[in-house]
Amino acid sequence: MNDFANTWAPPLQPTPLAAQLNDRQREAVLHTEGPLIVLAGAGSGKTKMLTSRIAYLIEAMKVPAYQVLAVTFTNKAAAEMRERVEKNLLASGSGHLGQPEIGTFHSVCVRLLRRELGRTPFTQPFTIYDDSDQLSLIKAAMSALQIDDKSFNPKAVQGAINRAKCDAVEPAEARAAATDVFARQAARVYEEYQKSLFANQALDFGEIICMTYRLLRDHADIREKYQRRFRYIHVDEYQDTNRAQYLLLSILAAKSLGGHENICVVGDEDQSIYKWRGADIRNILDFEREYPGCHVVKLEQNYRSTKTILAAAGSVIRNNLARKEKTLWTENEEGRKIIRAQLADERAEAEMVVAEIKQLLAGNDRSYSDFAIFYRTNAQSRQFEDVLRREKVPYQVVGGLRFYDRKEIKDILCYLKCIVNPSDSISLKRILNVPGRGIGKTTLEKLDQFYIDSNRTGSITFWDVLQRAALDPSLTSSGTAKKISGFVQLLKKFMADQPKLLLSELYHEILDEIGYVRVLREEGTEESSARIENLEEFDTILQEFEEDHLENLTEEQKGQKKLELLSLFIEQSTLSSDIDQLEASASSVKLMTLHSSKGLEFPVVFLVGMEDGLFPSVRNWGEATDEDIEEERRLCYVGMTRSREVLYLMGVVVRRIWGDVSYQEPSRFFQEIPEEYLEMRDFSYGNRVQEYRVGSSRQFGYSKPKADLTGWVGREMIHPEYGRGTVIASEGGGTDQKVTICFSRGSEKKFLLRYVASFFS
DNA sequence: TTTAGCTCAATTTTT
DNA sequence: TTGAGCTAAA
Repeated sequence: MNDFANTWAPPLQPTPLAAQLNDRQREAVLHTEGPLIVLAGAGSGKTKMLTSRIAYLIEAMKVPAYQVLAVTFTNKAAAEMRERVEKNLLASGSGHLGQPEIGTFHSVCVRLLRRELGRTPFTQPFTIYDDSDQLSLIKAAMSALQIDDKSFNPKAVQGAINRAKCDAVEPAEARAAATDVFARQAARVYEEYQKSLFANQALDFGEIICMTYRLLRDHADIREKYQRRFRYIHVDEYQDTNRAQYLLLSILAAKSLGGHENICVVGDEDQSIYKWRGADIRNILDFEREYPGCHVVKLEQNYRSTKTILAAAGSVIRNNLARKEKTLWTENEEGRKIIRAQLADERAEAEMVVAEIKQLLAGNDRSYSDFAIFYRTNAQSRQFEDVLRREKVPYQVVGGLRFYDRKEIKDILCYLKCIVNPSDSISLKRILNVPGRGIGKTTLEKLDQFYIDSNRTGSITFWDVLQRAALDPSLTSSGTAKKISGFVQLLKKFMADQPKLLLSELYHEILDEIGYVRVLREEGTEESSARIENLEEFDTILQEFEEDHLENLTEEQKGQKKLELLSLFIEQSTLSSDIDQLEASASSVKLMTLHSSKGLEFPVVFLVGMEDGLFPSVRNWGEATDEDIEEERRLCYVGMTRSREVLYLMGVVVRRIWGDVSYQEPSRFFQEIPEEYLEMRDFSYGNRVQEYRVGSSRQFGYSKPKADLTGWVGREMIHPEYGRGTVIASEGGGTDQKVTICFSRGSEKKFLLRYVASFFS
């Protein structure tokens, strides 16, 4: 069955490690020289393959560990890989040189940039701006350019800039390529934004990659250094790489640029779900063209799901045209059918999910952590949270507001950021009047105007402006100058004390001096006490961080490390996400978006809200392209293949969207699943929920919701007063949608759909 | 300068 | 429906 095995002999004896792999995985592990692409289907053991490969390189091939690079997209994936590689190496007991570099694209690049700081535009440790910091700076740039933010939406400009960065397009190129007014203005802002970004000694997420790329591209010595350093490159989730990341990898690996071409990329185009964020699916589809003669390995054996789940997911994804044909198979058992349910409304949907969870908990030896609920949008989580809370089922929501994005945490983080990097105008402006010290909008505007005006002549920071305003009452007023002076003195005190203090000590000094907790206590609301709790948790995080990093150092070393440590902490807080904190072991039901679910697996999965318009979700139905639908379909595939044993696909008839009642059509993806894999179920939990029995998955035709109202025509209902009837016409839309029903008793009546929706069978 | 009330917009979000 | 951000009044 393995036609490749006949022609190929491993260069070295397989290690015991390699012996635990299947033929294909082993093939990928042993192919260490030259370009390699591994098409790894869902659940095919690609992490196992990757970690074995890294261990094999270090152990059997005697490659110095530090020459191995592995990049992932999440900290969680990186941490898992690091852990498993370490375990492999530990098991073998061999001493090895240094550590393999395993991290996210961003963390690897940030480390490189910090190492080469002298070759960057930065003169001090840089700050990383998240999306909201970035938006603030874009607004500032627009105001400096006197571009009206009503005619040009700053968020749209931000989108344009970030798209350019994903494609490694620089401001000059963007300007040259601009064909319309918006693109031209966006390019202007982009240029101005870049200037102020560097003046702030700051980077945004996209720039981390782009700057690293430019650094390697423009400096032969640095390029050669890292080509030598990273001799074996591994890229996880390759289908999610964007153009800039692709170029970065090429520069390290491509022969034409002096590289070694020892690059192993692992991906699955069927799981590419970040096209909307710049991921370029061509990177994986074209890899073979970019690296002629590259070796291709397909991992098609799935170790995760039942035959039924795999077959159903496969029949969905087969409808995509932009993919390499591959067929997943498994030795796992047939398993039970996929349970499909159509509920009355989102409340009923949540009730049913929780009831099923309780039932399965009672019947089998399952625990809360076996269950996951996936939805398309975060807004859908509320109903589930309500019912789970009421039923006392422990749960954990992934996503939503990050811990570090909470107002109180961000405020304090901004103080820390300003201490490390006072050039950071965004953070300075944020904390200038937090907590309130009487420096309001008018003052800020004056300072800002002065900042913009004086910056035309030289490189003056906002911090310089503040210091000047503290001494010069003519800039504002004598009262205001005093207040600004107080703030400047305060920050200077923190800067002076920083080297003497532990992180947590510095944190307490800040809190005490600015009286943050006191202000919150005075509020005395539930919300403010939650904020105080978060601040306490932040304290714990700081202490733990410090313990982890200062463990083996002498007192003297500790002193030197403090500034470095503070920047490292700030960096980590910006580069970490919610999912990193997800504990698989925690005994709770997990709730998350389909996007967050990638890379995870659960014995029981509820995929909810499967309704056309919501999932697949398309912003403008008229403009829904096949590509958009294909990405949604991949999302569906990702969601289904997370499930090991039991999969529920659910949707509702009536959903309140933005306060409006909307009548939903079942997701078109249902039609793509053969009926033999599906089991229709009657659900009636509690008396408020009507039964929504669905006769057949094919009963609902494919239709365009809202715009096309024919979806209801032909449906049957039983009206409590008029009896059995069929829809013969429908008109209107949204809340006002009406249906004309012809009753078997002979009458014909018109109803508002929302009043009779529950009578349909 | 602060704040109460209004308008407007609104997917997904590894970093 | 919810929230963020802005204008008008205290």
